[in-house]
Amino acid sequence: MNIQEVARRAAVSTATVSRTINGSDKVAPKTAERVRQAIKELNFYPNTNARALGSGRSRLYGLIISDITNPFFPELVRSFEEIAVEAGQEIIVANTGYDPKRTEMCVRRMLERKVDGVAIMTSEMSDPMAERLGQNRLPMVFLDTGVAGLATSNILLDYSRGVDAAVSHLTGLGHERIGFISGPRAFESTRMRSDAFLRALRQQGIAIRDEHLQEGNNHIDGGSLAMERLLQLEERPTAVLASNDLMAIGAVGAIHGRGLAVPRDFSVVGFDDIEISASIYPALTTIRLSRREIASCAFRALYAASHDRKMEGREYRIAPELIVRGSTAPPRLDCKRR
Amino acid sequence: MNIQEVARRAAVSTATVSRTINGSDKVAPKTAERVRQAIKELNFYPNTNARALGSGRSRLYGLIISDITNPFFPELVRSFEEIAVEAGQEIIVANTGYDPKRTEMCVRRMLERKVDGVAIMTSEMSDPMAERLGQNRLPMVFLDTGVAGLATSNILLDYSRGVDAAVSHLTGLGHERIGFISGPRAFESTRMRSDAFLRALRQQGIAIRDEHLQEGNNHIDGGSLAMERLLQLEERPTAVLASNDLMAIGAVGAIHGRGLAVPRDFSVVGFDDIEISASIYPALTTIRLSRREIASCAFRALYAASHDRKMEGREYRIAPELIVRGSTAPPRLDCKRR
DNA sequence: GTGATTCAGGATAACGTTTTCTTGCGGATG
DNA sequence: CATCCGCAAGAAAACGTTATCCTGAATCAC
Repeated sequence: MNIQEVARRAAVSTATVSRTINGSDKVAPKTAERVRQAIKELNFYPNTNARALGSGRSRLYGLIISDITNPFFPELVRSFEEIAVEAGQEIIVANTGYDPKRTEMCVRRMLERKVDGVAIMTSEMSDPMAERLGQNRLPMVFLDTGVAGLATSNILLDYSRGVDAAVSHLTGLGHERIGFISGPRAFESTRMRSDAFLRALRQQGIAIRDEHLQEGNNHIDGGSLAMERLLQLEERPTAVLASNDLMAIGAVGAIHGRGLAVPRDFSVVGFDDIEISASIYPALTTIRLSRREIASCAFRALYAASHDRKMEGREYRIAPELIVRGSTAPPRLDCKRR
Repeated sequence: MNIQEVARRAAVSTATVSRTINGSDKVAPKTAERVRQAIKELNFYPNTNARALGSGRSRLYGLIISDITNPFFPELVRSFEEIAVEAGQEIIVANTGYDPKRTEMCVRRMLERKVDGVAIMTSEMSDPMAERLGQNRLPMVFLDTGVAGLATSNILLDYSRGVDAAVSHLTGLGHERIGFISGPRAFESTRMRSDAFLRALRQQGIAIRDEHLQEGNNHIDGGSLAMERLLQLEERPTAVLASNDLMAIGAVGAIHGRGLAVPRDFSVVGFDDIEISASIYPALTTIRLSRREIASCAFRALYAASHDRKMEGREYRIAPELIVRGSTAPPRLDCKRR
């Protein structure tokens, strides 16, 4: 079943069938109708590979993430797919598994598939790799890394906005000792979030104590461990900001495991607003990083660049937003006094 | 950059280059080496679309799931991708969003992309749709639904095995009143899990009380609500089995919200063993449904069928396994007595 | 009425591979 | 020495579209 059979049945040339399928205005309404009829009768659907080969456009966007198992990503993937399908494109996602070697393979696969653009939502992309990509004049969009340039755009997360709001919220409640659980120091994203936190404290005139800064591993267990360390301190913080929700959940678990309660004894604030955060008990106060918004920016960037390849990329800025829920409250008085 | 340039540089024909790339044994070692050299020098990578068009094989498997946001799926997707990439294939995943109309579109997209096979891990697939797929002689594998046939296989989950183990575990601890939180009655998977539970109770000689069977929505909040209802009962169960982990987590939240504790006052058992279950507090005892195993079966089924299209599909059986963690313990004595 | 101008639609050459025939050629066989 | 065989490698025909030219008819201006 191919375009020729359709052409024969509709008594037109294959060119006309192709034009009809692609919605060209160079075909008379009644002819188009005849073609559509034939397509329906034969239950024809075009071969994407041939289309891509003929036109040079694959109608495919690549999405590179580190690990779909990280709860930050599923919503991003879903949003991106939804938007793409809406626009008649498809997506192909690849997990790098935080491994540069696999990242290289992912990129290669994208190139081989002749994607129309690729969204790189992970920081394992080394500069030489990014450059190699750039040489292919492939529309790209990075999250929080790289620089905009020819056909490559950039989504910047304004961490400070979110962290400032969170810290204000806590000081507003009366907290004066605020702890921070960071991700692994090696990660770029860790540095950005930590910096934003330190800046916020300084701005609010709160003293920074080194022992209140604990390193986690971006997972629940690391959050628990980091919280345990904070709990053993002589001068414990009364509130804790974790640099992602998973660690915040771990911190809550550690607190409860000690027979203490959130938010009675400690306030906890997360980061990301993964889906589960809204429904656990207590519901997590957190800094939302809208995955839908990220996906939308990424798509717009790729779409624009893939339709005009000599276009300069631009920068998109996304402001996180504080979502206040049940895990924050004023500190206990006896703590406050101490 | 195409195969011709490589051919010219290596002073061979395009056919030989193609053969070399595909590892044919019809090319002399030293010629192959020369070709590989040329490929490396030119930094050549083949065009997948042309390959697919020429050979009729896309090296692409489709994976249809309901919603990547459902924590059951990410691990399945990752495993499937890993296995596929290992074998030189790629995957393209589509979310149906539990919507039959979108499911139809997903199927169509798979057909257009000329996938070598499709794994349908969702139950929104209506029979006529499945039939339309079957007519294309496309290798398929279903999870828990449909029947094996020409080129279509089937993965069956042996719910009873897992549920029996869980119920035995609970009765072994001394529980005599066991509640059950099911998914929405409309779902096929709900029926299967519920039936397995009722069978297990009957087998263990435990009375079944209708009010101990509560319907949830497969999400955390539904689990909480269902648990609330169980807590208001005059004769509360002392243990609860939820038909997925999310609802079990919700149940734990509801129990804690009432000032009670798990497993001191209630034992809770989940189903699926999603990643988070191991690290929350208390860690969830649950019936593991290995996504890795499912992915592996699905891949094997597709791989076999796509390499020999006139092969009859087979049935794969997967036995869930009880993972005992911290959310189960003997019932409180005062409860037991009552 | 003549030439210019649209415009629908046909012919056909790409697109970059794979694959099926062929074709030499060197060596084994009788 | 003639013949056959095996085997590496080349020529060229698919594969199913899209896109670039063309063509011929109809419309229009003058």
